[in-house]
Parts: sequence; structure tokens; C-alpha cells
Amino acid sequence: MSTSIGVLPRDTARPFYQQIKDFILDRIDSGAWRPGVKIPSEHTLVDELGVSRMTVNRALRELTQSGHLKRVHGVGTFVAAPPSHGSLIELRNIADEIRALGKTYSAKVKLLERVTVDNDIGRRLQLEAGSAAFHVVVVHLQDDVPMQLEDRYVNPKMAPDFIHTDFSATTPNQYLMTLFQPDEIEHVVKAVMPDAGVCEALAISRAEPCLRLERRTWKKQEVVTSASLIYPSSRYDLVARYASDRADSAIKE
Amino acid sequence: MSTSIGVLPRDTARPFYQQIKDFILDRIDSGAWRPGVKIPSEHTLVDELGVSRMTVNRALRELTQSGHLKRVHGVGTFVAAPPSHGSLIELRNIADEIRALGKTYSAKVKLLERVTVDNDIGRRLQLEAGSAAFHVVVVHLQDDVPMQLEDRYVNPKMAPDFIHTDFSATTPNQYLMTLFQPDEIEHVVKAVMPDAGVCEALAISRAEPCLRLERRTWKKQEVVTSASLIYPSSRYDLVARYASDRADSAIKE
DNA sequence: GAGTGGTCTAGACCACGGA
DNA sequence: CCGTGGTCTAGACCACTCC
Repeated sequence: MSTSIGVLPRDTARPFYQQIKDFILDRIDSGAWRPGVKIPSEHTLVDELGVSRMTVNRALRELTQSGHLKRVHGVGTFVAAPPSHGSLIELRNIADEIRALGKTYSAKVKLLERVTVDNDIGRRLQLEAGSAAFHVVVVHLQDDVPMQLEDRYVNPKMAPDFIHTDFSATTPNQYLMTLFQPDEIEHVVKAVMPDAGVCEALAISRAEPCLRLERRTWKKQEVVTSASLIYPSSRYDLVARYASDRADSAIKE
Repeated sequence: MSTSIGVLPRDTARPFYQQIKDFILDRIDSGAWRPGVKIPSEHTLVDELGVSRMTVNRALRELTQSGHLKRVHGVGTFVAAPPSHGSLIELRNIADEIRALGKTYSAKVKLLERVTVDNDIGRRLQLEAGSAAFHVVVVHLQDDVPMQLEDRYVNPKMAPDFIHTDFSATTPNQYLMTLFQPDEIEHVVKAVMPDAGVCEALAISRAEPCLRLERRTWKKQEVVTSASLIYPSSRYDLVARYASDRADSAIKE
């Protein structure tokens, strides 16, 4: 009956269910609870946090809905891995996507360097001009055919070991997504004609239009990375889907 | 204490909160509750439906989260208008978007006809070849500069009055979205070079790459419409954003 | 003040999965 | 069987808005 939240610092300003959600998200973000592990049951959390079961249930239910947890009736609650960001474009990892088609994925790292940011890159990363950043250029290939040219800048504060990573084994996106899930994602899509460098990297002609997807991600109000992903249009479409609750319930009816 | 749901047909198979959600969604879909109107209070629904307040609250809370309702503390619950589909691309109405920039929006209806569907259109609309469909072609202009070429087919069963509508006043998308909110949306984005007809309609050169967004929407498992939206890349970018719960809570902290 | 939504409690019954 | 999550109740207190 005590209105405390157990081990958590008591904070009457924010609702308990929100404090429980943050409590769990912190454990997931910090890596204390890895994807796949079973987290304490509702009953256990009720005892440990000193709140009612409905409150714990709401926190767990909302985290399940947002894709952070997975619940199995009669079994338990598990950390989901990794939250796919719903209907957002490019939810998918290009390497997995290519392998899912039964093709061979490979990557050519053209550049991996530490740079001093100019005004343009500084604006994109929300960093002062003159500060340091990492810069990587990778070509992603499907059965040795170039599918995507990735030109990415990374905030070194958010991923200090980025520059020591082998990006022929892991994609930069994959590396950053396993480090942490972003709070915010921005995508801007344009149709562009490739310049000479892009044509050479992607093995296409100057006449072939390309999609350019500019992607930026944020964590705690700071930009993690700003990437330019160029796709030859003849080889790749962007697909986005949205389904409401209604779409499911219509099936059940 | 009775386990009935008032006026609703008793249905123990599905949870009460889900039945309440559908009950409300049906009223919104049917037009009985128009956007902006105040819906009955939690207390009233508790009395009328014969369930507890927590159950009503869950239904209303989830519909608020999904964007169907808007709740104002101390005031009431209102039908939201219209649910913007979160992080999906092209959530926005092009006419509103242009007006929001302080520019003048206008539309040129190039074509509005009843057609017999061939195999290709039939596949896109999930209709038999040989059945009827509506076909509309509209150019959307900003300060008399073409911004988008819309080429759309519509399932006449879902919108029988479509062909009698004046699309210089309302956009086809707007018309369909106020008829009902789709359960499902699919977007496929490509970069394409314009053909002669597109160049003429959009007043661009053959050398300018364009974005082509293929959009299909579903209601109760049936295709409502299949549209091809072509944007000159020099004049328009597609933008999509995603923000987690976390992005907000970080601000509050 | 009355009416609203926001949250929370301390129980309860059920269906499911695994031992 | 027991522990799990899924749902539901009948109250409660509070903060907010409007009159």
C-alpha cells in the first residue's frame, strides 16, 4: 500500500507506469538485459517495486506495443530484439535483406577515416565546425553487383570505437543499431542523377537515376550519425507499409 | 457487475476493451461521430456499456495513442481529424502542404473517366480484368508551378461518387481520406526519368530525375485506390520522421 | 462548484504453457 | 500442478477546465 516504487528514487512528479518503463528501458539500453532474456514476471515486479499489478501491467503492455518487449502467455516476458521501427522506410538491414533473398552479400570499404568537420557536416551532425568526426564510405553488393553506396558521418562521442570496426563483416548501420536504438530518425528521399564517382562505385551509367536517402538518427537529443544512401533505381525500390489495428481485427472477424 | 456490454451484442470471445474500441471506430467510420465532435465521457460509457472505468479507459487510451481520438484533461474526448499515419511518408495532403508554405495551391484535372480494367490495373486494384474502375489524372501546382502529377485508379465499389466529384476543389486523396481511413497503406518509391507526357504535364526537361511514389490503400481487405504520384526532384523531397516515446521523455527530464 | 480525464489500488477469474 | 500473462472490477484520489 506504500506509494513508493521500491528501489527506484521516489518521484511523484511522473506516473509510476512511466518510471517503470524507463527503469526497464535503462536496463535494456545499458545492456544489463540483453535481447532474448526473460525479465522478472509481473508478480515479481509488483513485489519489488511496491506498486499494483495493473500499473506494472500497463508499463509492460506499452513496452510490448512499442516493440521493446515480447510477451508469451503462460511463459514470461522477454527483451525483444531489435525493435523494428514500424512503418518507417529502411527498417531493414541491407545485408540481411540481401541474404533473405538467397543472394550473397558483400561489402567494399572504400574509406574509413577521422575528419575535421566543416560547416556542412557540422550542421548535419549538430557539432561545431572544427571538431572531429568519423567518415566511412562503403559499397554494399548483392552477388557482386553494387546495390547501395553508403557515405556516412558519425559523432565520435556516441560511438568512439566506430573507427576500429571492420565494416566488411558488419554494416555501419548494424553496428550503430546494436550499440543503441535511436530515439529519433529522419529520412529525406530525393531522386538524383549520379556524379562520376557514384557511377564508378555503383557501376552504372550517368543516365541512370538514383534514389538518395538521407538518414539521420538521434539519441538523447544528440545526432548519432548522418548517412547518405544512394541506390540505383533499376536495382532497388524503397517500400513502406502501414497497417492499423483495424487491419488485423478485420482478419479475425 | 453484470458481464454484459450494454447495447453491444454480448461477445465473451473478444475482450471488452477491444469491443469498445471497435464500437467507437465503427461510429467514426460510419460518420456518426465526425472529426472534432465530443464523444461520451468515460463515466457515461461506463454506465451505458456496463463495464468498469478501467476498461473504458484502456479503450479510449489506446485509440488516443493510435491517433483516432484526442483527449483534453478536464474537458473531454474528441474524434481526431484525420489520423496522420505516424512515420509514414506522404502523411500530408499536398494542397495543405503548399498552403502551409504561404503559396497558392491549384489543380488541373487532365482526365476523369470510367474505364474497364486491364490485367495490370486489375492486379493493382485486386479486381477482375474487365470490371469497371475510375481513373483520374491531376496536376497539382504551387504558385502555378507543377509539383506533382497524380495518376490514380479507384475501386468504384468503395467510392461510387468519386467520378462526380470536382477535383479542382478537393484532391482525390483528400476526398478518399474523408470518406474513410484506410486500414492499410503501401508505398513504393522509385527514381525514374520522365517520359514525354510527364515532362509536358510537369513542365520539366527529359533530363530531370523524378520520384515516383506508388501508393495503395486498403479497407477491410479490399483495395480502395492505387495511385502513382510523380514529383520533379528539383522541387520536392519526401520526408519521414520517427520518434520513440523516449524522445519525448528525454525532453521532460 | 461540477465534470472531466490521469492514475492507482488490491483484489479477482481465466487461459495458457511447462513440469 | 504451478507460474505466467490477459483481462476485469469497484472503488479511490488528484489535476485540470469551465462556469
